[in-house]
Amino acid sequence: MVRLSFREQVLRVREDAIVASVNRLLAEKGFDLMTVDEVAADVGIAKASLYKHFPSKEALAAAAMVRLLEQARNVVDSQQAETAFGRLEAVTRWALQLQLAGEMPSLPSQNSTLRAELMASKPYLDLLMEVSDRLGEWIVQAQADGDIDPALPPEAALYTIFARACDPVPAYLKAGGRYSDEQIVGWVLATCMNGLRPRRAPAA
Amino acid sequence: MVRLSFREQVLRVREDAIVASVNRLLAEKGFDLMTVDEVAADVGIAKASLYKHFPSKEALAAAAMVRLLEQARNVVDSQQAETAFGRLEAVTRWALQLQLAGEMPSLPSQNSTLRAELMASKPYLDLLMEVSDRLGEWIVQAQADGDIDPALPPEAALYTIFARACDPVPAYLKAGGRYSDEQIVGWVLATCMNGLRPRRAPAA
DNA sequence: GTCTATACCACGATAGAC
DNA sequence: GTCTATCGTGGTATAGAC
Repeated sequence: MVRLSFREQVLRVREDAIVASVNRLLAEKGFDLMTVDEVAADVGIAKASLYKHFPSKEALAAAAMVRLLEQARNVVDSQQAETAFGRLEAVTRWALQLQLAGEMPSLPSQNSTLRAELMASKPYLDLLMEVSDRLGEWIVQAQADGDIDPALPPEAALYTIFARACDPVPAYLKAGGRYSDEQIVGWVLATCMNGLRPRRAPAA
Repeated sequence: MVRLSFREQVLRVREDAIVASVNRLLAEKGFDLMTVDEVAADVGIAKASLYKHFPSKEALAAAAMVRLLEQARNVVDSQQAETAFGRLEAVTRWALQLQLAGEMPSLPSQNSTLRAELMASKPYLDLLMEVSDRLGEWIVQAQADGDIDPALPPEAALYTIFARACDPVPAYLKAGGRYSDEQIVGWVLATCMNGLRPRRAPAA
């Protein structure tokens, strides 16, 4: 029993290492340009061994997305800001920071075989639903609080926040090299919440 | 002389047809998933013939981007709104409508060979510069007018507007099927300009 | 489960006849 | 310049020994 558990733990650790590599490579090159050979080389095992753990390249990407959503759920669950708007802002900030750190895996939204695999993955869908539901509740609350435009359909606000995860603006600003990560996060967060327009003091 | 000109016109028309096909396929599948065989089939010529007109797949994509930037320059040049902010809004609206119409070519920002080819294309760079300069002037003017947050670096505002061209939010809202294109454009434009927050009346 | 070696195939690009 | 037919590369996935 102990040996079996130990073996399982070793397997688990190795698979974690694989998914971490996939996550990094997905952030760096994207799904299409990431090759399975690269992943195997990065982990330090043979490609055939990789296929013993994950049956396809798509499954690798799906595992990375599940890992990301688990992190997102943890971040969501640990929010303690008083207002719903404040919690939404904090989660968006986390996503932007993750992206600037080069740890946000990015998948092409056009690849249909990849989408099919994701939509067939129950863990992925469950987590996505869980995170979406939680954020959706906050959005409705923030609308009731007068912090989010009530004319906006909640799903539009939800997509707008999700989209910050693959926003190209932070990378472009970072490529310019003139600004710190904190400045970039601040500006992108501000344009997400306040738009391009100048911020006015809230009505009393 | 007349026959030569006629031949050239035929060539020109054919190349326009090729670029139009490329544009549509780039919008539909993206660069990586678009195959040269598809392009040839869509145009109705053999792949070898395609390569007589354009030396590589990257050159095809570059031609599509030049076509897009020419359209963008024309749209920019024809703006007549009184305020700079109004002109920026109109151009952004055009980009969103083009995207919803399935005519916005999308290139992966990670593919380095493609980026290299684009950065080596003088027509592309010249047009990009021209459009960027014009929008940049408007942004600075809008900041002076108090319509855009003066704390925002102009390039951050420029990227934010450019990024609407590849914003995934319109496509997601459209996929839901519950909203008209006009509604979607309105909401995305509103979140771009005003953010998620409710719009307040401008100070007098 | 790990490895080496390889099957298999999609795709970009070309050869060569007309 | 157009075609048919083909090459070469690089990629996913697998066979089979250990």
